[in-house]
Amino acid sequence: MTIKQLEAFFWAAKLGSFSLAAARLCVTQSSLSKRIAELEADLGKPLFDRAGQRAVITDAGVRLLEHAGRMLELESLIRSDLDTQGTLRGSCRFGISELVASTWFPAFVARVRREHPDLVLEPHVELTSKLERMLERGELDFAIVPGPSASPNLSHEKVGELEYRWMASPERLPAGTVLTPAHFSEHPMITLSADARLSREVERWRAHVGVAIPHALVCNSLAALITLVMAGVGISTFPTAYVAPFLASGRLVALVSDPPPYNLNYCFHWRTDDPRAVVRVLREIVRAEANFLMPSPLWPAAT
Amino acid sequence: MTIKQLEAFFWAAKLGSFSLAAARLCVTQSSLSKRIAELEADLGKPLFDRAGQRAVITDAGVRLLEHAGRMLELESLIRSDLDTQGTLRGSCRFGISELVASTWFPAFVARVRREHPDLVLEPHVELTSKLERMLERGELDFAIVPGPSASPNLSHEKVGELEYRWMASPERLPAGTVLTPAHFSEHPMITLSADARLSREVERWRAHVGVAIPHALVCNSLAALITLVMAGVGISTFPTAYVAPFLASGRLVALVSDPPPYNLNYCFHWRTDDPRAVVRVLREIVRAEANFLMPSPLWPAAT
DNA sequence: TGGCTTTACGGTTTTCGTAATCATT
DNA sequence: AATGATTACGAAAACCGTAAAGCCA
Repeated sequence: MTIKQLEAFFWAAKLGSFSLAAARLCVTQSSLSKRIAELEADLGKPLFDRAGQRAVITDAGVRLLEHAGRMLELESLIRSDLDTQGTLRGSCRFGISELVASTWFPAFVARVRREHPDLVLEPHVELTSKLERMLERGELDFAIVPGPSASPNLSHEKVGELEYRWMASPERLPAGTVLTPAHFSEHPMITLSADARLSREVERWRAHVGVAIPHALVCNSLAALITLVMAGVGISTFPTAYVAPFLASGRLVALVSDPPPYNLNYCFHWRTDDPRAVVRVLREIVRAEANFLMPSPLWPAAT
Repeated sequence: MTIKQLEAFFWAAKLGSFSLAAARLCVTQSSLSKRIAELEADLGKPLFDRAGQRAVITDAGVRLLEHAGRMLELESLIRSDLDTQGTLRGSCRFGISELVASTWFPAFVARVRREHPDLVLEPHVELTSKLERMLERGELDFAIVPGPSASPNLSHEKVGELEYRWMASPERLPAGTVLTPAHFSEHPMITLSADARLSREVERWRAHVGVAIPHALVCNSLAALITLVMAGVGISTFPTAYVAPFLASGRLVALVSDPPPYNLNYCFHWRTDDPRAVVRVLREIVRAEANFLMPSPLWPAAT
């Protein structure tokens, strides 16, 4: 019995698939299959029932699962306890939204590199729904996206809240305009792709207010969205703090609506069944470091 | 990090010596040394300080030790939980006294073989003090000898008590003779080797009574001792239950002394720091199976 | 010198990935 | 067909034991 075997078994069981487990552990299916076969040979009991296409866990497997989890947790604990003063090693895959990527993310990376120089970060910038799917499939260790998520396998912890307001270019509407249903017919709305959390919130707001909003343009890049709005193509909702430089320079103006659009709660999402210390430690860093109330450091303050 | 590495480290730390740990794990010193070196390389911290002749554990090693113990315990738990319905595997080295070996030991072996067919038993029949030393050095997993032991590293649990009486052959002394100091000058005493627990008890009794007892003959075999006493060579102390057939057939007679010699408490001794399930499980079997109140099954009842 | 540990080296075993095969949907 | 898991096999790496060398009492 080796730790690698138990790890292979654990993730195969948790993810319900040998191939997903293999991907998560960065080995081939073949290798993972053999690790589990060897564990079964060692214990003398089958851990999976290979009757169907998907391997389904046996009773013995269920009994082992809990122990295996504690074993991995313990290994993780050993490393975080000893390993160069609690320094993390290995690699960590995680997902962030574009907004997160362009706000506090550099500070997060800097801090992680300082405190855990041997940890390789592998960020994925995608829309919320895709990141949730990847997390479900075990392809990510955690994700920071607007939440909460509905999945029963995922836990979440709020790390920040952003206030959204309708905005437009000053050529299109004067600052402080009180929006009426008529405005929405007149001014095309620009949103993120339909599977972004942001778009879902816009839709909820629309339904609540009862106006019909024609989707003039859909884009999967928040930066592109802001550019389009500043170019006068249409209206959209942005976090006020995020676009503060543009509001200050007058390239964007905030509009007034009743009710105001919505606030998004950014959450740290992780697999509830993930026993590794890296998830816990990075969650604490995110919690301490979370600061969404800043514009992108890429933007010149005076622009 | 592998379980084997942690196991090597654990026993090296507990036994305070690489060579003893290597012997216990049935590998060469070289191999054990490398396992620990690899673990140190993996964790990035030295676990032992090799300045002196003996490797002495570092602070990091002390921190790891507890975790490693829990890891081995967990591995053991997994095996006992899954492995063919709680069946033990591997091998188990233990020590017993000659008396134990010739009384309930066959029943113990039968039961272990029935309940744990894959467990290889390696009994060592030696005198108490040698078995205690072997247990100290980690060369045994447990020992069943008269106790308790004084070592702080060993735990013990009483599993049986035997009543000893002075005995002789009927040719030498009539049954029921009340022993006086004069008898001890007259009749040579035959005892086990000086490092047997039994001999120590005899010595304590002698000091208490205040008689001088010349050691006529020392032997390291209880069976030989009985033979010698029956042959009329001298007197000795035996458990009454053990030699019941000889008392019944009149080949031995019990003598009376004030105070009576002593009772020996047979105990199951094990290393307090041994986290393996095999020790716990076998202890329970011994507790259930312990029956010293029987003569050796090797002796014809009518002899 | 003698006990204890590490290093060097070879031979065996294990492990891994590619690719092919088998089975199920 | 497409997906998911196992088997075959060659290459690379790990592991173990023997033997030699260091190192402190």
